[in-house]
Amino acid sequence: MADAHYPRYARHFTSALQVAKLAGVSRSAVSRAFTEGASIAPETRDKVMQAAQALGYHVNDLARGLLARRSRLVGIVVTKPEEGIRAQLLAALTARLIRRGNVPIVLNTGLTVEERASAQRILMGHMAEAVIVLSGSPPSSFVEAARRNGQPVIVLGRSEPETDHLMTNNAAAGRTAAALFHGRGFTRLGLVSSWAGTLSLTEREFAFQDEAQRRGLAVIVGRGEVSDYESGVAAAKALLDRPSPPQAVFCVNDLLALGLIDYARRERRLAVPENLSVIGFDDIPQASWGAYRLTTFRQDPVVTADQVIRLIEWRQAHPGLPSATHVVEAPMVLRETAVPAPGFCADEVRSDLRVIADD
Amino acid sequence: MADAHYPRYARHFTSALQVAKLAGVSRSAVSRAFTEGASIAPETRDKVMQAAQALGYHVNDLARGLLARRSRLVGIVVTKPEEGIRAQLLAALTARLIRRGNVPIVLNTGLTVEERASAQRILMGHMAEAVIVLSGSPPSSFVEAARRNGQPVIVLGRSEPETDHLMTNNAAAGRTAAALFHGRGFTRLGLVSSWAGTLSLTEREFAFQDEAQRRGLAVIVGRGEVSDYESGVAAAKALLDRPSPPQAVFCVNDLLALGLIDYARRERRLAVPENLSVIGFDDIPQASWGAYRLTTFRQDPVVTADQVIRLIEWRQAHPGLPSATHVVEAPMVLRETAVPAPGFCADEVRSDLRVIADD
DNA sequence: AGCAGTTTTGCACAGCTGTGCATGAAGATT
DNA sequence: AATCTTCATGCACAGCTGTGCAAAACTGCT
Repeated sequence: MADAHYPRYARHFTSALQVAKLAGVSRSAVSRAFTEGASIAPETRDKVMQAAQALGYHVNDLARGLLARRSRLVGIVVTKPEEGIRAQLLAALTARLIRRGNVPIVLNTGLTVEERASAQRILMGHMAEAVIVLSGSPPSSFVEAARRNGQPVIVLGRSEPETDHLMTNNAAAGRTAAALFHGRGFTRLGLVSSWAGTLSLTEREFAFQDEAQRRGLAVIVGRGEVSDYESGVAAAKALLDRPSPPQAVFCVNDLLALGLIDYARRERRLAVPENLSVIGFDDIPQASWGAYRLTTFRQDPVVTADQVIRLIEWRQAHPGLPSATHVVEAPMVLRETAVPAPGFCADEVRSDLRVIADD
Repeated sequence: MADAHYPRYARHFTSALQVAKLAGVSRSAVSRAFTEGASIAPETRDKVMQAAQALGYHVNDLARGLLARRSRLVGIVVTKPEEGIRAQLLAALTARLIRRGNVPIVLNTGLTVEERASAQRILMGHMAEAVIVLSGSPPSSFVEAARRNGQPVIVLGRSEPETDHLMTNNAAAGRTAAALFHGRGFTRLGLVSSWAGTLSLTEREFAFQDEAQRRGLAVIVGRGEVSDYESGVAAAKALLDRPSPPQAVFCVNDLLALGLIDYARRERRLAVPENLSVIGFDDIPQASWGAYRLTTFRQDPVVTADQVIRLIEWRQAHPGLPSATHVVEAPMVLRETAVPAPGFCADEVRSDLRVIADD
């Protein structure tokens, strides 16, 4: 060997057979040495462990999973995982899955059918034990195939047929926002949403509009292309550059709200909340930053992740039952961009809505 | 371990044998039907595909990988993946890996030795083809074991012995920041960093201090516990609540800078940049938001991800070569929180530093 | 029909592990 | 000392795939 100075990268993973040969035992003994509670003499186990240590051996979980029919892999399908609440959700889910002994596969795909289909093939091919869809809709062929192979499919914030869902109580939030504005005496309300009509966003939008109408309030709608910060800026432009702009705006998520606030302050010289009240949704970290102090509704990523795990376990235990929907409450977080009038009581909207005073 | 409580599969994945039986062919024919360019009659392939469709069959990539000794899995070890530039990096890496035909495993671990060791076991056990360490240091045992098994280990922003690194040109950025402040005539500079002395942060810190000293400028240092927004607020408190606060502050990353700005504006009623100039590092999305318009140094996640892939491919092709380091430039992004004096020329600091005028 | 050449197919093995079963050895009991 | 227990060990099989090799089937031609 000429390359004595720098250790070479090996070409193959070391297998149990090599360990067995070095330790002078059978391959079964190696397997048993690495199996909790297997019948093996302590000194044999020591010999095996020593040989394994010397060769850098690790049990091949792929082969183990192949045998046990438990790959321990869990797929997470997500688009733009760096953005807004999805970053929080992804972090919470991966942390939770690892603690549970699972191995999270993150499939960062676009929204096209081809990319979705490709994600499907990967998850099927790797025998993923469950699939969590954070954004976008899984193709129906995917759902069908997953069901046939016993893979639970958990969809967040959507309502696909034949899958288990996790939804947030969007309607309660939308109604509470409208009620808060009404209690303040605002008559010209604004609503910022996106053209991409995700169910979650639509629910918030619809509930807000409905409650406003019920209370006899006008609502002006501004839409961004998607639901990120730049869309918030664009929607703000459409909303605030008109003759009689709204006094208070509900944005269907925080990123839109932050874009709106920045446009209002920077381009329109509007003070928030003195000249414009704003409410968002999600409670992403930036919402609590000093520049914003945004009143919003908290979607707790840890709670959501826990619920997802519960849904997966429930589905694995009961493969035959019809699809279920869990609903997570989103309590209001009161900060400075919108403060209720003294007499405001959230109970008039929905009794179980908690209100959190931040800080 | 906790394996005992883990629910088992309710159903079996359909295997090639079942498809073969239904199609009335041998199992090999099924395998060939799914292998590009294999010798099989078109009508046989059709029969197989039809049966596969009917049963919802997908090739088991675990078994395939076991045979080919190529799992296609790539591990990404990261702490707090939802925060700052890491969210961007993670998104870029997963997208890039998937496009390349790899399957990214995201190991969201804490920084304790046990969690790191657990991540190591998972990646070893799943025969990951490469390991990308985004944050924290891999235990040396991990690096050694990975090499022995032929897994390239790519570390970002650290310098671990015997591993391949990807570094940003931190020194150039630190020096440019000091030069920009000097050109403005500031004499009392500030530096915000964290107690956790990551190499990247330390390099920026050291270069800034060094260049400031070379130019005869005083530097006051404020530190947060870690390097997030709250730490920026805490460091700002320590820095600005003193008798003669600094006129211009370089923060070793954007989150710290944004925390500092919000504290300065909100608690100290300081205008930025009129009363306080600020420069950050990373160019996270929030840095360009209207509330901040932060001057910073761009760490392009896509470029970084591409370089990581190149390093992996290079290492796989040349297992014997000594460890390598790639350096990515971080061009300055000029926004409003710090603008250079008219005569300022970045070339005096480092010739290849590009300056980007944002918007 | 008979033969050569080509294509297709099935067998068997490799890749790596966990585990039931039978065997052998060691220890315990009478 | 002989028998019974207990325990550790190795064999062989299962789990699912890709592929070399030889046999079979098919095509074309005389």
